[in-house]
Amino acid sequence: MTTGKQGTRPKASQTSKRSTQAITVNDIAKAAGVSRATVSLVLRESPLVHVDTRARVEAELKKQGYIYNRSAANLRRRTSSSIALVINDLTNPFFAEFAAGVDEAVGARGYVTLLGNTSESPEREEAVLASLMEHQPAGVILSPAEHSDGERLERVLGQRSPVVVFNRELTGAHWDFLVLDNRNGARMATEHLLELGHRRIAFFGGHADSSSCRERRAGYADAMRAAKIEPLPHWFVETAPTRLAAATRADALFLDGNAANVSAQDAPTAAVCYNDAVALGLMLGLVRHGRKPGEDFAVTGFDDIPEAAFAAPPLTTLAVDPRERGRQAAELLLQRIGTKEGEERQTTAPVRLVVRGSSCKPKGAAS
Amino acid sequence: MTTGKQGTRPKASQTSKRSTQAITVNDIAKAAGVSRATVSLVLRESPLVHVDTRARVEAELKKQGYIYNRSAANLRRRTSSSIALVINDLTNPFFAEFAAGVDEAVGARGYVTLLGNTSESPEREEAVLASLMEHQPAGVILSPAEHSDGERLERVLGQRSPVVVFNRELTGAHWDFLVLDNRNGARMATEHLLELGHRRIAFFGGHADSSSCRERRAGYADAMRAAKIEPLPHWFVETAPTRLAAATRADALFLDGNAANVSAQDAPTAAVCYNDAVALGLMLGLVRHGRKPGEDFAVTGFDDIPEAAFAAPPLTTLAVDPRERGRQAAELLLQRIGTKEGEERQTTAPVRLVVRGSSCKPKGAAS
DNA sequence: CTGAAAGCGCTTACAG
DNA sequence: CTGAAAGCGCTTACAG
Repeated sequence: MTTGKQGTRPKASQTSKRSTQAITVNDIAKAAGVSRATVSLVLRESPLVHVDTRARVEAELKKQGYIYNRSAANLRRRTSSSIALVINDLTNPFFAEFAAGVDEAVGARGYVTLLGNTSESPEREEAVLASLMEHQPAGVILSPAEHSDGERLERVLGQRSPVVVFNRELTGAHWDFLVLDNRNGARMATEHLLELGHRRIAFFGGHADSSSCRERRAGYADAMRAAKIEPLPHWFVETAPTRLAAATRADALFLDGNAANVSAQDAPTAAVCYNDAVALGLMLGLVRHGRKPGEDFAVTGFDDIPEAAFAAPPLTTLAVDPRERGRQAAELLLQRIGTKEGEERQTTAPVRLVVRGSSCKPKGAAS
Repeated sequence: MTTGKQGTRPKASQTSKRSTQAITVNDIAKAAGVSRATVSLVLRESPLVHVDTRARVEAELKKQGYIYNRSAANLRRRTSSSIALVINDLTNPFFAEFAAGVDEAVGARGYVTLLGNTSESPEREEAVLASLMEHQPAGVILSPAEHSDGERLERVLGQRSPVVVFNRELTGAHWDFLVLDNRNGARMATEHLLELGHRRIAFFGGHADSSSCRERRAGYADAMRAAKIEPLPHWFVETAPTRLAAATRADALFLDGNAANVSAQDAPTAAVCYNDAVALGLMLGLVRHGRKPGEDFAVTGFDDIPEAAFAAPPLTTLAVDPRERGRQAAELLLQRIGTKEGEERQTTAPVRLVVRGSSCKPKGAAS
């Protein structure tokens, strides 16, 4: 075996030389006294090779610590054994759970996950996708950053790979879409508060221009309309979808357009919140304003993040099971990889109302 | 260009055919009227090619939507542009932040992250690593599952790849190791409580056989020894490192070996907790037992998870900046990939005490 | 400055 | 059942 001299200058490159010369099928073939073809057949568990030969080869594989070069095999076979997973915010437990679910499901089917985190930046998103595509993934699971441009992304991906988009609508692109049942979820939360006796229910938090916030507001509106209640303008409060933003905006629920306190009969007694982070923030804000969430003001969230159950009071919310969503996204993608072509599909994942202490009856309601 | 017929049966395999025929350097070369070599030089931004030729080739690349096949290039050049990241629990925000930091840093250097999540299972860990190694990563960052077997893992990895181990010691393996300064952190927390006037300080939570718990206990012991205080046996309480486990074990602090209540002068007035999850759980448990954390019992945590600042009372803890640790692990690995060989190194990352409301003075102490 | 040729590690008809 | 040969998409000395 000739070892090529290293004639290249160590120019600054983004890639690295592999450690030492790796063991190849050639080495195994020579040592076992067979051809490379035979070794390959053994590796791929073909029944064509004689049991003794197989044993000899396998012994040699073990002995030399052979590591299969799946990239080379993929190149030759024109296949891929990876999927690209691009996440807008891996730091958010919701998406981390989702990622774990994806990795679990694709791993079980023999694929490896190529990870990219975009930190909600559309620019990084494009760069990350372009970089991942060069590694020839069999498909892509994309949880888009806010304000992503679907058309540009479609150009980056070259519509060669199957793609499943998760969670946020991506206008301009024509890909499969897995989304939570935001509308029904918010409707259920609102109905729950109505059944407890609330009439003045606010919708608190989120950016109204995001697709998920729009859907949740629509579900809230569905329930209010069915109850023949016309929401007042100041019952809608927009915030960044974070705890901190929500905490500082709590007072907006009790102020009218002129920043004057609203009368007691106009002040909401409950709020359907955009998500759990916002709901937890609102509860903090309420406490600062002398109101007790779960006693004199009812709150619901969305997501059922781990903290929801441990909050004081525990948060009534909608469980979405992000890990299962990850598995589901993986299944949808693998299915699409298997069949190719066909219309793009939208899949709506169910959510489940979890009632806890934060959704109290209105003060003075009959029990 | 001849298109090979697809003569293969669609046998159930773990890999998938790529969508359609991809555009290759060959296609570009033909269309631009140059050789493949020239296209390759353009792609690699060689100064050797004439500016006009370059322009022609680049126009063609854009036009056909060429996607570089980095796997093929890596095969030919015997390089790698991926690193494997194996995480014991991606669902834990601490590790999710770490993963985001790794991805950010390796991405900035032109590498892609191959992700594997082991869910704390040593079996999955071996399987995941074996699978990732077949994709020829330039190196591995491993946050080991509990009870991992370093020697077995070393065999799986074939000591070809550089490895950086994070967070948990891996006995039997000879790899670089990045670890938090657990001992100093716990010492600082303990000293802080001592300065507030506490004398009877417990160490609460964690499995004493884990390396991080051992180190934290040692730091606690350092501070107590320096203060000439001999901890009582029931001041050590072991729990699983979760909130729930901690909440249910809170009473153990106030019971002696015979499960009888300890006398008031033996009961601890403060606890250094193994981590934040445990500290938050303990606070819940204390409330149930009629004690008010942050008023008549002081608590400290470890990690500074996002909830710590929002707890009631806010949790005094040690900030470890997991995202920065991720970047650091990536830098260590890339450095090792660059230099090869040499002794294994241990790097200890600093931690920072963050004082919040949960660490109160002991009841009745002079202010 | 450009092209022809060899080769990275694998797989796969095709002969024997 | 096994081996020789071609080729996946790239890169890289080596000639010209």
